[in-house]
Amino acid sequence: MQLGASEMRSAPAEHGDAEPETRATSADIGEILAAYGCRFRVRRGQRLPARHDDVETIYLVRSGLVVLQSHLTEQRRLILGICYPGEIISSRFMAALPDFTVRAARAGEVTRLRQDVFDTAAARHGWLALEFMRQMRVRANRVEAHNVIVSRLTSEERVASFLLEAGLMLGKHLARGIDIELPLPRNDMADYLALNPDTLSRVLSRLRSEGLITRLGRGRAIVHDWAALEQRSPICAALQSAYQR
Amino acid sequence: MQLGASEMRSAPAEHGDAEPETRATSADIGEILAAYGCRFRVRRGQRLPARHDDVETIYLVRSGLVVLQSHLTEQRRLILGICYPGEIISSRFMAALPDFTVRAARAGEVTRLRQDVFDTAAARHGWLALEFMRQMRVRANRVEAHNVIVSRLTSEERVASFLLEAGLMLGKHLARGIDIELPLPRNDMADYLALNPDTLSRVLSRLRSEGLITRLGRGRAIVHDWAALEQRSPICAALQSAYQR
DNA sequence: CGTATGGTTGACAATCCTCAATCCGGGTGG
DNA sequence: CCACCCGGATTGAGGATTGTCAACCATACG
Repeated sequence: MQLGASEMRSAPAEHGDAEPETRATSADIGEILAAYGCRFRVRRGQRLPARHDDVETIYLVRSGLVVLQSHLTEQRRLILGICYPGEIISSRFMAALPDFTVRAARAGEVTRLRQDVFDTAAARHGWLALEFMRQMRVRANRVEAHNVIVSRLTSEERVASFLLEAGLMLGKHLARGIDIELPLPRNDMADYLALNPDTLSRVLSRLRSEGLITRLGRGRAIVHDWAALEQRSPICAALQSAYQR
Repeated sequence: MQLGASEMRSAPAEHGDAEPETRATSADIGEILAAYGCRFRVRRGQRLPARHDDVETIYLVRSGLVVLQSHLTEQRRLILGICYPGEIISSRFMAALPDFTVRAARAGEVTRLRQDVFDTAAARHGWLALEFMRQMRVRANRVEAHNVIVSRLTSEERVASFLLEAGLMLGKHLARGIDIELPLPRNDMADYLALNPDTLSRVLSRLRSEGLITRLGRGRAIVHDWAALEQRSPICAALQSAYQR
């Protein structure tokens, strides 16, 4: 599905509205932004251009899961971040990396709007600007934590950190432990952690043989000993503050 | 020099001032912020607490050079970023990493102010908020580029990228090439690039033996072939857009 | 001129990556 | 319901890159 520029609506006409400046939760930010952009479904694997028609662009993830990726060379791909529902992606805050794209890791819905249209809206609704700032701050924290993960942690520490991240965002408490629907398939997970897929597999096997986790099929894991997992990540505290629902 | 909380002034009294909302350059942002915080000199190596008295804090680098660092363990230190004169550091945009501190890499001057005081000022002066946002955007771009450097580039590509960064920010054109006053000593450079100091030394020696660079004493390098250096960094474009004077 | 700090270089070790063979899980069709 | 098949996942052996340690050297500073 290729969406043309015409679908990038501009801001609604400014009929003398004095909308109350109430503090909105991220629950309704979607409703507001939907009025300024266009909302559409994405298939798993679908790519969304970071800058649509060469215009600074914002995506809001409504549902599903979206990743930011870049191809350095034919061999080297990397995943820079994972965006969960309710989160905003702004091309302005992205570096000019080679072949940078936004890709849906799971089917879902997104809202796309032009950054300049958003800016206009944010100038009128102060809380929108604040919410945008808050989200960029959270993302900055995550990118920084991720920086530490991929630069200085051992393979096992990286995997532990990833499981903590995923558990904090997606985990469900069960009697047996914390059930995590893994956000990424193996290859993506490896590119996210700057590890070889084989190495990742080995580490997961080791954690499994130590009884820390159990894997259920391809895309699920159960963490039996959350505290032990926390022990294995030197930046556990940073993850807890940067990843919370 | 330990500065007490009393030196963190609050905002100036609000005498009915209607300061013109002119677009200010980063040259005068220092003058404005100085009115809200306190300005002081820092020695080389001096540490500034990221959160002063447990209050969200902003630093403005007036001169010198400042780095953001974290000690993961006794053995593993890492440098997350380098801040050049005119730049703002906000603890809000920093992850809760173990032993995170702001450290002066070169003697200079900084202005410190409370984030809440800044926020009040920014609410009154729109351009201040915009300038803050712009700086956080630039930093986000740099952190993302740095992410790629330390996660996926080879040691030689990392060093080339670092020389590009430093050259773009600090380089002086000479007849023989581009003269760079290296912002960091060897150990810091290594921790910034997530390399072992010995490995870094080896790479620099190789670049020197290939005639790409010459080293002048400890802290200076001359890049003879800038184009060749660009060729060695897969993210040259991202660096050029994220690092410009 | 001597000391201290920081930089260089070599030999060796550890980690992680590469490649290839094998295995498993979840669809599909009989 | 079961056999089959395909893509993804696992695991082993070997190799490349980087880290570790130690000795030596250079530079800066008193």
